[in-house]
Amino acid sequence: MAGKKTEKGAVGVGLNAAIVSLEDNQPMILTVPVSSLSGIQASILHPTTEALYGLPFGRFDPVQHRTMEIGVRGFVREQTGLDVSYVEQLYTFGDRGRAAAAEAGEMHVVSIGYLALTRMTDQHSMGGAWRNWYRAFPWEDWRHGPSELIESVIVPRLRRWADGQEAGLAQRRAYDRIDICFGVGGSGFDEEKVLDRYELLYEAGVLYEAKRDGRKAAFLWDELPRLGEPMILDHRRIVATAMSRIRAKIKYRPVIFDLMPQSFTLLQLQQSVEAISGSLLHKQNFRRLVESGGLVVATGEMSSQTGGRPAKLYRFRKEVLLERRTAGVRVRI
Amino acid sequence: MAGKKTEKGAVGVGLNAAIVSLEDNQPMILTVPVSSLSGIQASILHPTTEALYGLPFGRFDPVQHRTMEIGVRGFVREQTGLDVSYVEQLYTFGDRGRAAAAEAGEMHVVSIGYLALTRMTDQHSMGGAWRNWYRAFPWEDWRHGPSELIESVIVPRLRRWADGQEAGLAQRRAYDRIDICFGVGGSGFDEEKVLDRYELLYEAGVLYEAKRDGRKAAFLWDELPRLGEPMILDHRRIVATAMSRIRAKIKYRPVIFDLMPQSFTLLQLQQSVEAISGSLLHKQNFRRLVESGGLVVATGEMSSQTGGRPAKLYRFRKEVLLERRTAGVRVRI
DNA sequence: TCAAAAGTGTTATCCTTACACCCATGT
DNA sequence: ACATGGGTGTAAGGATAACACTTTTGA
Repeated sequence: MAGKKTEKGAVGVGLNAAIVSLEDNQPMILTVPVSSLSGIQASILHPTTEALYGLPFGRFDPVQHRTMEIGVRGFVREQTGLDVSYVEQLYTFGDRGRAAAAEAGEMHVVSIGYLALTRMTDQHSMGGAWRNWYRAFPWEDWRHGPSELIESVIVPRLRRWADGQEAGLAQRRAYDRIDICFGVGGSGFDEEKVLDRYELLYEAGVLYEAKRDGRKAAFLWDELPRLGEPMILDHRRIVATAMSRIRAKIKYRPVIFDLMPQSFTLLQLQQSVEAISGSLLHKQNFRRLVESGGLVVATGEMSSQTGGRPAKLYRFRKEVLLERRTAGVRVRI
Repeated sequence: MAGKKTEKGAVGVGLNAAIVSLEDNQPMILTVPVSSLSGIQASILHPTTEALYGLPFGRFDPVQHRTMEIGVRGFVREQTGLDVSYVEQLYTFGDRGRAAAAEAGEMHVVSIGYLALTRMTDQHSMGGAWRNWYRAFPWEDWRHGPSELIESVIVPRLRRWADGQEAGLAQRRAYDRIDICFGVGGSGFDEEKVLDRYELLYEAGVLYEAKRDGRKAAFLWDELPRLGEPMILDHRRIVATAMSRIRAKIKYRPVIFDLMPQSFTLLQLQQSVEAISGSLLHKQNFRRLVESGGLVVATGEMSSQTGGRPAKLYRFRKEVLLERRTAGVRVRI
């Protein structure tokens, strides 16, 4: 294949992985500093004074890897030394900015985003740094009550953007969209809408990425503090997609156990779910549903490292996968 | 970009669309006969005496189309003359057979699958033919009771395959998988598992595509009738993905209305949902849920073409999109 | 003794499901 | 009259959410 002429309209394919883990009840994402990214990815960046981060990136080489999933596991291992226990395709991103990269002389245009899960053990992530995903998405953490940031900064800015829309239907729709995305008017905050919120913020021009991509803003940029830490290219969008997917999936598939140690207490399990979903759960009902749902079994051992009464240790009951149509942590918030 | 050297490991990107519509309460998919597919797609086919069909295919050209979705709408219009009302990315397929195509001298390796919905109006689909999707997936139609085919043909063949697995855990797992996928042991048939069923059938080597790809079968191929009409490459897998997605989505997003005419009776709406989901719904509860859910409003007109008492005509109430977190036809089977 | 976390029991409420039944039209 | 589909009422059962309370440890 090498050395052949590229056909007109041909594009290249890259792989990006959002690798998620848990550490001290915080959801972590593996990032690589920009300097370690080669070619295209760095060249697109606008000059900036602070460090920017991106997701691990690899090429899909169909000769070397039989499937794309194997390709993902391969480049993740090569670049970070990590063995991920769960891999799932998220979405293929081909818009905005990427075509510009192609014109700049690089062929890589579409990027297939993957979600990967791994346990935080002693395996070192050489060539990468774990970062709390709420640093990029501070408005997604509702574990300490309704987000202050949404009320005091985000909604006012978005309303300003909505006011700038054409009066009438467009404006009404913009207002409704703000309400639905951020649960303003009694509709309640839906923790799964991470991507919708990101896209609204981007379209409204209130994110760094929007400025970088040359979008018009509803206000003077330098007046205002940043909303969350930005990432290169559309990587923050990929992380938003990963968050939406895992927050939804946790409810009907037992993916949370790919982030847990072999044995754990029910509180640890609850806090892990809370870290991912960004909201607090009702303790008693959580325990009841998890136990009665047959998701876990007691190992017979106890943990006395709890700070209170010793807790029973549990492990995941793999058999549920064979028994139930849906098996997840089906707990409302 | 044209004329540049291809880098080592570079791959090409194609777009495939599963275009869905409804005609006489049958779910239809737009197919193109193999002869109208150029180059690679036809070259992979093994010789066969009967006609094979594929999905419409296009290249993604980032210079011409700002986003991939626009690219999909564009090539669908060019090739078929259809304007689709809804487009959604399904999955990016990069495995099995596609790498072989690359070695055969063609660059196209990954294919981004899209689901598109359109109303069946008088717009002609030049260069394509509508085919009932149950011709490719006869076991997915449960509208006339539990599928005969599953009981009499599929499960026995799959059991034969399972018997050929290594005795012990692998065999037990194979049996469990058959039960879950096809709802054998009391677990009930889950109409959303279209893709799981397809993949099980493929892995077990009982589909034409498996034979074509050179997989070992659990029996002599030519003894047995085919299971559904095959398609080229992995297009039947793409259709399975589309069916899974739309069957799931219909329950929490009002996508069914992209397949309905402007106004319709509640029975027409119910029959449309039944066509997609492949199963019958409870009439009274369907009506109640749809009406009380605010999904539709009466237009004030009546239809007397019903064969019985004239029915009220309804239309979709677009405002639900702004009001509710989930708005779909949430009806159990 | 108190703080912290582990556990158990109970009740009100809503949603789903199922069944029973009446209404209006064409043939 | 009756077949066909339209349309309404209601009750049983299960899942969910909320509250109150007891138990066991370490400091």
